[in-house]
Amino acid sequence: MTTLPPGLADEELLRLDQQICFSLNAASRAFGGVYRVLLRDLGLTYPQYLVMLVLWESGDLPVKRIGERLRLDSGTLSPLLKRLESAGLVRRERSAEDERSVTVGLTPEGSALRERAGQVPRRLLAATGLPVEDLAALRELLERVTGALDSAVVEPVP
Amino acid sequence: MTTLPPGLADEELLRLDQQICFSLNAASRAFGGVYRVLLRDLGLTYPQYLVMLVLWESGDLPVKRIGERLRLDSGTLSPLLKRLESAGLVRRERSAEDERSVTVGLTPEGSALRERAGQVPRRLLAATGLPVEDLAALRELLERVTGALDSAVVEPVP
DNA sequence: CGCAATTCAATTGCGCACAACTCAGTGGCG
DNA sequence: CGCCACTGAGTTGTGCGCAATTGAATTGCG
Repeated sequence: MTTLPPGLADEELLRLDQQICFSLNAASRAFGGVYRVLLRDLGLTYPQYLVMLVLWESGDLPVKRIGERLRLDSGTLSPLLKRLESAGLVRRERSAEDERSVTVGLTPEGSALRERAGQVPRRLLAATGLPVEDLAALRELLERVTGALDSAVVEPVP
Repeated sequence: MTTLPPGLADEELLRLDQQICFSLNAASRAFGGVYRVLLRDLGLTYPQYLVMLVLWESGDLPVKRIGERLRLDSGTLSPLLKRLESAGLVRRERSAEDERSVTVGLTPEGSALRERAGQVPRRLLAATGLPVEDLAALRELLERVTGALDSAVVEPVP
């Protein structure tokens, strides 16, 4: 249980809350917009790109593992993977050992796309306009806040 | 135009990109999850809460102004405002001076909801588990990166 | 004045996020 | 062995975000 910092007026707290949620929302969508442009000619959306990153790094994976890495459930992944499959980038096969599990793997086209996608990170980092140290600090703050939010026990406002 | 920092291997840049986009995505959804719980009993989603915040602060506003504040277009706001209207929280009326414009205002129920929503910021800040200075730093980084991303000229990867 | 360009809201279509549910396959336990 | 709880993927329904388009109202310019 986290205690609140004393000495700040309610008004200031309210403002900070609004600023945090506004700015996080805005940043998230600004990133999305840049990724959308970067990925346009690759035929990938941003979430699809995240899935491809995981597959490029780790090879064949069951849907379950992909979901764990990206914090996505089957309700999001199932249709997304079907789109990647019909785009010819990905294979999906029932596992032989466990027929409940579906293994996702790259097609040759999916693997080949990695070359072109190699340009993406460099361009994205350049577009942020921040030095690498600041980006590292940002990442560190985001991870801390995410961990805290995930473990926080939150009650609905009555 | 921002130059890339020298002395970092491509591999490290790639990793940082992945870490940044992973962690921003995760943070955004972690916030969303906490807000979802906090707002459940108020009958508001997180974007609806943002709209209500704007109205609570500024009173009646045309759709256009709300969109400017929240960086949302009519494609998002129109259905959202209709849901707030059918929930009885908001009025929508064509402006008399300019018949193209629709002015959005609070109903008595919408205004009354502000009382209960007053608990939200406090609880959210507590759930982040970060001291206020860190949150301010986070906000500052997010705003800088958003500004840079918005003004960046980005070309699709060929 | 009259026509063209612009503005504002709404609508349509697509993809993602999440909750709730279904259904088949698996594994444990009596 | 047979039953039952659990697991993994998929489906459905709701809401958001964005691009593209529509249609009405307004503005500007010749």
